[in-house]
Amino acid sequence: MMEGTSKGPSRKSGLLDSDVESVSVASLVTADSPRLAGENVEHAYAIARSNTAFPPIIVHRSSLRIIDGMHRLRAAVLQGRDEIDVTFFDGSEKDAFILAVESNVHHGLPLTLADRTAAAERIFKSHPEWSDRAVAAATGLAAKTVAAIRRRSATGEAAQLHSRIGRDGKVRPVNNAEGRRRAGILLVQNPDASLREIAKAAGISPGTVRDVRQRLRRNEDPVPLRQRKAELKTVQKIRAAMGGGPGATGRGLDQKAAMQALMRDPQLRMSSDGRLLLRLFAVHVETRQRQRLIKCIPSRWPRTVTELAYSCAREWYQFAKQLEACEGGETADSEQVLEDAG
DNA sequence: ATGTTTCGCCTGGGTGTCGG
DNA sequence: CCGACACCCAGGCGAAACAT
Repeated sequence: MMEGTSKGPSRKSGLLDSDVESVSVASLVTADSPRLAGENVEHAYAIARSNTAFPPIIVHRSSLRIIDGMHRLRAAVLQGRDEIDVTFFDGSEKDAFILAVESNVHHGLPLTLADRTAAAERIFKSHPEWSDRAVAAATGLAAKTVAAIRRRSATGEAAQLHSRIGRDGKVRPVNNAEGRRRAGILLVQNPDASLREIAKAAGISPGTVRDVRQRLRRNEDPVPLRQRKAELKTVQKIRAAMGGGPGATGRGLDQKAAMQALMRDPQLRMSSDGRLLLRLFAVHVETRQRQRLIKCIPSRWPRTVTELAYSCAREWYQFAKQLEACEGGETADSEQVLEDAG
């Protein structure tokens, strides 16, 4: 995903050649500007009229495309000059565009909000791994505005990335719940393993493993409440986007989503009774199988199967009532998550 | 080698201000 | 009125430094 691009959200290191060269104005390509409305002619005239020497423009070496300095180029033409001072940029087309945005944000005629928003959307496609703050720093938008644009335009690759690269070049997960659950299972299976061993196997940092271990010791969920809320919100957004398809049951519980959440809990997965509970629920969740099951029942058994089904239903009802009566901390906690996310 | 602490950064939520 | 923005805060992260 990152071929031909810089490793982190900064293009400052070693990409800009500091040597200034004089280049023929006619050889330069004027395309792919971050300005949606093109350059401002009045601004170019203003530069041309001011008799001060302007700094070199930045040009993408391989394509001779102007990255920064369209107005200065226009001013040079207005002044009747054939050549202009240029600093070449050696990098990918994608990075060249970002440099163009950064340059226009930080000096000269500022980009409009529409320009910057369009630039952010383009960066999401070319550099989906960048953090909101990194994109914000490049486009001159606020990080929260960038996050909002990302949510609006989240499609394909950008929506699937689970981690982002910050301005410090470090990779951080957007939601590390899966890594925490993996670590939780590994900690139960290998109680003597070091934090670093668990961290390596689970794909998270030792610091996070340490936090998971402390949570398990306190009998807490390895995933913090906030992350669980975020997961539930995501599930609900998907359900909303699907318009309430199979599995979405209106006001009722989304059985599949609830089942997936239960199956991710190491406490349930690591105990035999927990696994039994998951298996019992699992056979009920796939409602599309119901018609197939009805069809497979031999004609001599319908009455017996019906009675058996009612009997099981009564058992489950009693089970639910009994569970409801036990107002334990964990149960209340989970319900609070569901309520808050709703 | 391992566990712990520290640091700088991240996201997301809340609140108030400002300008189109 | 709404969107963008600037703050502030909480909770979380990876990486490095430090202590044992």
